[in-house]
Amino acid sequence: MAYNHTSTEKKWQRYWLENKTFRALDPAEAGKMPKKYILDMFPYPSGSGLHVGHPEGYTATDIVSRYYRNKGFNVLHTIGWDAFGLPAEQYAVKTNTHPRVTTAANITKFRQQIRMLGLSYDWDREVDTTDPKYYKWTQWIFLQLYKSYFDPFDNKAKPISHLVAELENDNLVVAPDGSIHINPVSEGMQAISGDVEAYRKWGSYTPIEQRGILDGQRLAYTDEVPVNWCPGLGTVLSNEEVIDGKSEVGGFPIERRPLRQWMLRITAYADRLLADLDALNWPESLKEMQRNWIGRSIGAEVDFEIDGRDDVITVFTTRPDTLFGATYMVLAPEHELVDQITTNEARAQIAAYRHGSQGKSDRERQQDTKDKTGVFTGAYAVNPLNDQKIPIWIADYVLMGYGTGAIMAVPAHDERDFEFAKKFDLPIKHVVRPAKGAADQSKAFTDIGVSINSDFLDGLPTAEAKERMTEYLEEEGVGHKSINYKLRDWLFSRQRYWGEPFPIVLDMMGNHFAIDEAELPVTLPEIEDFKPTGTPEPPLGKAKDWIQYSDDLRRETNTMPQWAGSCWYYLRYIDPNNGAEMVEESKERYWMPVDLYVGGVEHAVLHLLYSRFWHKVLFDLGHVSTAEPFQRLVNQGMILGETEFHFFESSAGAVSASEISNIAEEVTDEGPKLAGIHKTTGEKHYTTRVIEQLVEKKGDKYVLRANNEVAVDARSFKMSKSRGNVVNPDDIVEEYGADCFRLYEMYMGPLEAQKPWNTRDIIGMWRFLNSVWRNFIGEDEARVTLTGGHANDEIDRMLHRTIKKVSEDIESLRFNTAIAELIKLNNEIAKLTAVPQAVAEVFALLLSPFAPHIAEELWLRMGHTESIQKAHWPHYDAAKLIDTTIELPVQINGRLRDKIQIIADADEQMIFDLVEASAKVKPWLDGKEIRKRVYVPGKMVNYVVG
RNA sequence: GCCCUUGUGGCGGAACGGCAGACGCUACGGACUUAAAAUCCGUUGACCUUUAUCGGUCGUGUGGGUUCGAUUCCCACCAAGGGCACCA
Repeated sequence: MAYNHTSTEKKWQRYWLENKTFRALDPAEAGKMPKKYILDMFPYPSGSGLHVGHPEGYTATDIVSRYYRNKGFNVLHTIGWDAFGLPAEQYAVKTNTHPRVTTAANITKFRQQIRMLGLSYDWDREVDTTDPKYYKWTQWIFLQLYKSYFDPFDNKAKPISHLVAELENDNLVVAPDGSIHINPVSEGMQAISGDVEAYRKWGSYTPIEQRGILDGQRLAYTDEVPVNWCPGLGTVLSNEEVIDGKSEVGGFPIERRPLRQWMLRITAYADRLLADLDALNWPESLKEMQRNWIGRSIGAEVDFEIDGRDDVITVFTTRPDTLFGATYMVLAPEHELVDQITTNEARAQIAAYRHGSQGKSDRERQQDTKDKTGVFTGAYAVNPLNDQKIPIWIADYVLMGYGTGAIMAVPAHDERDFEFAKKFDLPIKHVVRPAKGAADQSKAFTDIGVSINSDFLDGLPTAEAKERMTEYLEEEGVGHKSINYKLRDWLFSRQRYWGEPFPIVLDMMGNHFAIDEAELPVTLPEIEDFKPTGTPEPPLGKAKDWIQYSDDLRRETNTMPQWAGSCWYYLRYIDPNNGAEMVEESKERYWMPVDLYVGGVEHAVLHLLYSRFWHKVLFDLGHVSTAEPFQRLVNQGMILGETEFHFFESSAGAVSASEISNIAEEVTDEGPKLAGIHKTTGEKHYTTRVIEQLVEKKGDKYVLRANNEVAVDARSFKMSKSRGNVVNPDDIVEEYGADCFRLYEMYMGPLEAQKPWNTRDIIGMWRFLNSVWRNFIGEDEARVTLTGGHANDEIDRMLHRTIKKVSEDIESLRFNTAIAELIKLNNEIAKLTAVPQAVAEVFALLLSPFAPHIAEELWLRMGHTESIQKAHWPHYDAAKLIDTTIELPVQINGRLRDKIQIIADADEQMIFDLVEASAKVKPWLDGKEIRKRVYVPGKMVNYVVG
């Protein structure tokens, strides 16, 4: 009987489920077994189900998990659902279905699809972020953040009760702005300038002031921040969800408006998030993305006095060495001093400009970066170095959220300042020259060089000049060294229904209080109507009874963003049913950190940064034992749609792709299309797709078969519904089986590489599996009896080489080459008239991580009664890897001229003698002088002649 | 603009200082078959030479360099993909 994938796969999937074959053992049960924690990125169960990209990473981790189980490891490998989120809620609004209903249906579909792939998850550990038993602990973690502050002296989070104690015993004092400092008296310090008395002891503040001071220190705090408010959707949106001032979904207008929001103080961890990246085994590119996102820059803050006023404007600069070149100053339009310094003459213009920028989103303000705008305030600042007066402007190009919201403009050495100065005819003063050659005066010189026109800095290279200037500023008391980050605190609240409620209540004054941990979870109220209210009041506001917590306390009605649940799910997998703790300590210590984490690169700076942040807070507070959650992380490459061929067309007919520049995808009425600009006419051209058969390769490009003059654009696109190139895994599994699908996905190329799907290629893996079946079972089960005894030497050597290669390849995630090796071995076995049982068993084991269903079936028919997953991974015998004779390539001047057969342990002289006796080599040596003989043991021989 | 990644046959890819193209697909030829499917065998980078073999030349995006030897290491450039983008 030929191999029937459908019945075999169903049978084993049922067996695994019923027997809990992949159950991970708790540490007490595991004894001395070493552990591996192998993690897949948390899927969002969307309505459209799995696409072929999901199983790529899942199959990779599944192979690794199965391999380590066979190697005797206790493996934790499971799955769960990141099930809160906007798509389900949008659908709920549209159809008036409860999001819980659609979410449950989606999870059922995902679970069924994932089981169909034969993935070796421990299904007893499945979690769902929308389950109150799960989000109880999401809320609990939020409370830990709420009840903690960041101690900058120890560089870690501590309970806020510790801060209170330090304030109460006057080790710490509070400045008028609410900032907290070491008591200068207890430190034995005198104030350098200013008054020590400005710092006040804790006891001198009123209880209301004390509350404000503490709330200002929490890791979870509220703040009034300008957000993208979308009245049409009734929610705030992130910058990513806003395109050209309109919502990405529905195209509703966006307003900037300040709203009270929950924020998480991730910026306190910027340094540690940055520093700890170094030790992680992650792709360098991903680490780089996180570094860029954190955006640490070192510079100085410099105080400029305002001419004729008692105020100071502090600017941040990364180039203190260019301070002598500052010819004007720019404040962000919303800077607090603008109103006070603006002169009467300038007032109307300033007001108009500020009004204009207020309505714009951050994105809009950053759109036209070339065309600078701004207005002069009429006021002047004084350069602290030389008392020179420079005009103060306001302009959109300075952002309130970065640095101090004010800059000193050095047009000679900053591109933005240069453009601005050119436009408004402001002076440009050169204070740095290139180390070599002359500067191009038509643009800003932004590189490092040597200081000029800068008094005491003259002649110093930029690095030294920066240091010298910073020292000088500190000596003079007009500035100091400063570090800034691009990273902003995490805006943590959403005006949505389908998210975790905050475990927070508010009094009439708007003061917030933590709900007692014993009262968790705070469950979502049932509400009938999911439509937006049209005001910033979240949908939870409609649950009137739920809101009223007590006579004078009402509940927080915002919900948490989708990222909350996925920040810590890997901890819950360890102890998923624990009702008393987030995770039990001994289990956490046993399993953490995650040994291998595989997922797409799209989570590089959101999920992966957020969860590192939460993990570090939990670490500081003693709830987890490692500083980092994910030791080794690998990004699977995206699987693209099948390669498409397009040529460009104008009214005049086909146009060669080589004539077109700026080729990019464009969304048209007929769906996404490629468009480009004709290099000479400038006319816009759209593409027409052609099938592969109408195209041929000519030189290094494709052309139309019918007209070789027309070059064709060949590329693969991201799979998308609108493009219609999505491949559904269900179809592939039905036709070829899960084993075949898994093999194909792994055989496409390296895991990390981006690669195009090609349905035509699947047949190769299909043939391979059928050949395996024929080799061990036979077309009519004729070969079901395997022979005893040993394999011949050649097969035996090959077998051991394959064990070595497959083992090493799995450990380094090179599945494509491991499969190639299995195919080679199978091709050799196919030539045998009788297959020894020993060979067959090893082959089945080597195949089992990749194609587990067929491997189980083979294993069973070879006479085993237990799952192949319980068997031991084969060892290879190093002695069997060594050939007695080897073939040695012989090169003359680096070119291959002959190959010689020789015993493996031949010495150099024997080899040279043999080479020089070779008839093929002789003509290349005749009449030439042998200058050098190179022998690389076991590899090759090279003669240098001349 | 800045940062990162990737360029190897008709296609996916392998080799990552030592025989370029493993393995799979496609295509072509052959065997089996009444026929088809399936299966099996062979050929499949380009060019030159040859009846064929044998043999030779070129060839890993382009141009340089290091080396006995470079797809691999270094420099510059080009192209594609991704990220960031007025971050002072």
